[in-house]
Amino acid sequence: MSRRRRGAALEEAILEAAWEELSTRGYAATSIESVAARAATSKPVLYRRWPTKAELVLATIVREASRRGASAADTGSLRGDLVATMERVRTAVGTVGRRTMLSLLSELDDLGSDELPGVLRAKGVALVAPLVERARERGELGEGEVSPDLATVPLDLARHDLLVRGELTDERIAAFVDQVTVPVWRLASGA
Amino acid sequence: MSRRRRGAALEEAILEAAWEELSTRGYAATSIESVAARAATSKPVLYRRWPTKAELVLATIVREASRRGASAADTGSLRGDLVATMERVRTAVGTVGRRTMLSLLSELDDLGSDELPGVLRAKGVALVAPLVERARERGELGEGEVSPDLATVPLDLARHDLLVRGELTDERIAAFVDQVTVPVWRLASGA
DNA sequence: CTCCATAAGAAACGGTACGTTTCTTATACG
DNA sequence: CGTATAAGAAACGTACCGTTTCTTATGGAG
Repeated sequence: MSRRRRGAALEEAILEAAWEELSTRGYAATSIESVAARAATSKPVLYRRWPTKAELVLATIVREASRRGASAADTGSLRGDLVATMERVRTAVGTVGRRTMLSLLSELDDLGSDELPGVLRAKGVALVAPLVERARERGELGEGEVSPDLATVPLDLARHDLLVRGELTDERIAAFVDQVTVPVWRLASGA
Repeated sequence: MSRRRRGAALEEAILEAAWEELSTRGYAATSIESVAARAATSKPVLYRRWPTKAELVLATIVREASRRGASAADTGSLRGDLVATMERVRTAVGTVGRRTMLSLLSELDDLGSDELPGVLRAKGVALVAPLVERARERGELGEGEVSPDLATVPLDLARHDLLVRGELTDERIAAFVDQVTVPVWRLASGA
């Protein structure tokens, strides 16, 4: 009678259930027990895979992120690309939820894992690198290197607003693009 | 026999106990019950004052912050002032604890309070304003205004590193000061 | 097709902290 | 001295934790 799932299929179902819980009821209300219930399985099945709620949720959002597209479109100008990228970060954090991001950062830190910072950095560099390249080809930047520290400045500022302030306004995006990132990158690249 | 404290004296004792708990055992291990025990009082006494752990902890660190000095010393140069200020932020976050900051941000957000972002912004502006003023007097900046959005950029970058990355290295501070903040402020102020 | 190692799933455990209620009793103030 | 006010003690049910035990479905090996 009772179809009993195993392995990858079961794991998929659990992560799907976890995403449902997360996006409809939020991080705080998401518990190992509620996910197990929604996935129609039992707690030990989850504990055999993820030791804590934080790691389950991390796996869930990494999966969710990887099933969405990664790169930002070419808008034709460095300014446009930067604005679009920051808006994209805003949407991404909005989808995952500020509360979820903050909780994950703190709980994973407790567990001694710096996986999330690593993922964010990698995603950030991947997001911004093609954009710098395109700008260089257009002649909007010089030929010099833009160091990683400087390349991720716009994303760092976006994340700061979204996590600490709780919002990233269009005005702040404009200021960060026009008055910070573009001049800083031009200067650094020798334009 | 049993000296029974009331009002302000009792409240002081509770906040002191909460700070002890926080700084010695961390945010996660700090509970309403553990604070009550350390303060040698009972739970209802705490609940009558603060509805949640997050609000108790917020009150605790606001009190702690206000008993410490606020402004940064004049180092004689804009660069020096900026480096000193970012190091100060690093120390402050280190004292309170990354985990505590992150948890507070997320839990207070859940409660619909944006008091903490407000406090951080106010503290930030107060920290950075005299520094801009001194630089202008030295002639390191132009006469134009540096908007609040731009003024807090170095603090925002510092906070991002401390909260998201988990550390703020001297190298990052140097990059943020020399390659971001100083050029951006000079440009904005018309220097 | 059968057997069997593997893992799913159900149930129950003790534990911790939550937030609340009830009641007694100390204390400050009039 | 009397009384309103708030402290403090104890106990409550609830939620979820993380774990253990045991049964049973399943898929792969032979």
